[in-house]
Amino acid sequence: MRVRLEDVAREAGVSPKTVSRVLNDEANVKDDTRQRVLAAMEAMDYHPHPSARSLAGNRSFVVAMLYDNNDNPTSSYLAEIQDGVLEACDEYHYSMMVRPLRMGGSDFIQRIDTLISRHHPDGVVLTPPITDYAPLLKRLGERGVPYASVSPVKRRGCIGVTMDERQAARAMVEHLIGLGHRRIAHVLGIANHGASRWRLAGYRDALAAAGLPEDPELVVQGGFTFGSGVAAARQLLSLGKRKRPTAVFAANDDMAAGVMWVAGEYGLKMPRDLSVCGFDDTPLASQLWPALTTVRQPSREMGRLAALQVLDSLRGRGPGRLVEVPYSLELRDSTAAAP
Amino acid sequence: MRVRLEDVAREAGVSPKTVSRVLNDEANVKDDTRQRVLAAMEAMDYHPHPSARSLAGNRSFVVAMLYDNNDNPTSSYLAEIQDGVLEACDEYHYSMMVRPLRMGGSDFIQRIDTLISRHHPDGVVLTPPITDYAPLLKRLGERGVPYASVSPVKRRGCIGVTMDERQAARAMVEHLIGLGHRRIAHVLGIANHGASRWRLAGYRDALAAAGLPEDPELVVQGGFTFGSGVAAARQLLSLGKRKRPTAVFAANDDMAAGVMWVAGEYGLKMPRDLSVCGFDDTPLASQLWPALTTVRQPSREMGRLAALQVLDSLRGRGPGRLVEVPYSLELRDSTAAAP
DNA sequence: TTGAAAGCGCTAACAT
DNA sequence: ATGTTAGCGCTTTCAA
Repeated sequence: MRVRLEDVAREAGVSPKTVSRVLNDEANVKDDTRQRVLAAMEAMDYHPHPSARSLAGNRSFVVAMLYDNNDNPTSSYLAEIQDGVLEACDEYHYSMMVRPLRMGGSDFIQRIDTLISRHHPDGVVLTPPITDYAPLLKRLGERGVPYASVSPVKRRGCIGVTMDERQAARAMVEHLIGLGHRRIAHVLGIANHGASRWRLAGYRDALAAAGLPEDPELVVQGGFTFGSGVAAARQLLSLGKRKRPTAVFAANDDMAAGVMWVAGEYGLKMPRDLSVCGFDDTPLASQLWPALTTVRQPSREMGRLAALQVLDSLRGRGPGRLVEVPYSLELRDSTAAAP
Repeated sequence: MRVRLEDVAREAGVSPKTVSRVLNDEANVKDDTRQRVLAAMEAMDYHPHPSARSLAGNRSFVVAMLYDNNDNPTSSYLAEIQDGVLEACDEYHYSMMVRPLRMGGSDFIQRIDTLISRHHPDGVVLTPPITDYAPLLKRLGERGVPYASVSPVKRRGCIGVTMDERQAARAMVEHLIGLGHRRIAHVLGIANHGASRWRLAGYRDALAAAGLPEDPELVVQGGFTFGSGVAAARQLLSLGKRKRPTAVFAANDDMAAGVMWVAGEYGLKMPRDLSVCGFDDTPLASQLWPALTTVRQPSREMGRLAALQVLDSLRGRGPGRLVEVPYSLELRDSTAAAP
């Protein structure tokens, strides 16, 4: 038979309401009483019934993680964020719900409405690139659902987590410059993703700070996939020995792998003939040979922190903030002194 | 204000219980009445309160998807399965919960118990490689939670989805044999995963059927990662021109990519000098250059079908079955006639 | 085929 | 600091 709150109350010699208070970390419970109740819960292996709590308390104890499955980032990136969100939810005894959304789909708003009507999430976590999709934010606002974003582009009045990607990209490129590289190429990500813009901006910052000119031929379009890295690299390496870059900074690891692939085809040894670096530090980066120099983005932690922001705001622990996590440069074997 | 079942009942001119019957697809409702009720629901944009249903009906409307995050498969594989499970849950108006589990962890059982006590999933979907983890199956049985498996190893009395991986692997290798290859290598996956065993068995079947001897030097250990494919390929290609394979069948796409990588280092052009093929048809396969010949595994559909098996069994639509989905060979550009 | 009453396990509002 | 009462929105049981 199921142990109910009432049973715990009887065991601890208090009223049900007091047990409820303890359960919800409310004030106005003598510490002594609280301990007795907690002990009784423990002893009886009590687990509150989530539906009963939800029904009576008018909240769902659900956090929904929304992501784009149209042109989404690497699945390992989303998987890590998801893990982090889940971890935070577990800490707070919330459950997590995941929802793929097709940005720009005609049924977009309706799908959000269905999600809200059907599951009543207490809060939402938004992941790139839908962190700035206006119709979404608008609808969430209208329906009064608080949300936190992972790496939002517009940061004003926004809660969630960011990393200084621009600064990280700059540091990465400065590393290359420090190794003596002068012709440094950049492979762009998908056009209007925040990540693409920041990484390009950081690339430019570094060049400018070093007084190096930006050569438009060295900045080529990519699309965050391995295949797009391959295409970009062909473009770069076919420039001819003089104009060819000695280093390539790709906007993510998958594209960097594509670049390395093509370098091999051209008979270039890395890092001797060509330095390559990426961004994100996905599992692939450390598997490649030579191991890829990249920027580590703590995706899992970012997911966790974003979720904690909504959860804290739900529990009235302040309005929630926009926290910044540090990047780190993973200097591995794919970058070396310029030839 | 929220529209409740009672409101719908009033609107349709019936009792709440009748609306409840319609909601739950129960018998004993005149078709005419049913239509009236459905119309009222539609008109009022009624959404039943999941917690109220769950509390009163003593079921959670939750399906939990369990996966291993210790030595798990490629994240894109799990992500696809997850999408499929979610799709099935949506169809049945269930919600999906995801739970990473660390196979062999000391707190394994406790984590399952916590999941069950806290969320009361009505059903569970198991993904490789935890589909056959005995302590898990035992505990689920004890707690009376029905489950379905994706690609379980032991199939007796099991419900879920399978694909004939052995036959698929055999067909893949027969394709190579048909191209004139005689020295065909195989890169193994993680030792005791079902996938590794089936794919090896299929490889052997094909060799045996063609009367080709199995050369132990051509079967090398891998671990499903790109990096392990790289290591395996070095071992194979350093065998010397005579003993070296002319084709490599890797147990998954990531390892195949690693093999292709090393082939480039050895100055081998694919598919002219070396044919390479993989298994799974992950996004990477079609991005590689040359595009990878591989076995397509309909992971998303498999997730969906597995979830449907549990869901159907929950709704009393029979006991649930073990369904088999077809594989298909994706013949692309990485395989060609033997040199 | 339909309905009335009771109650699932918890919390809100209001006592004390 | 703690208790009492009345529901939350649905399904169950039983009756009609």
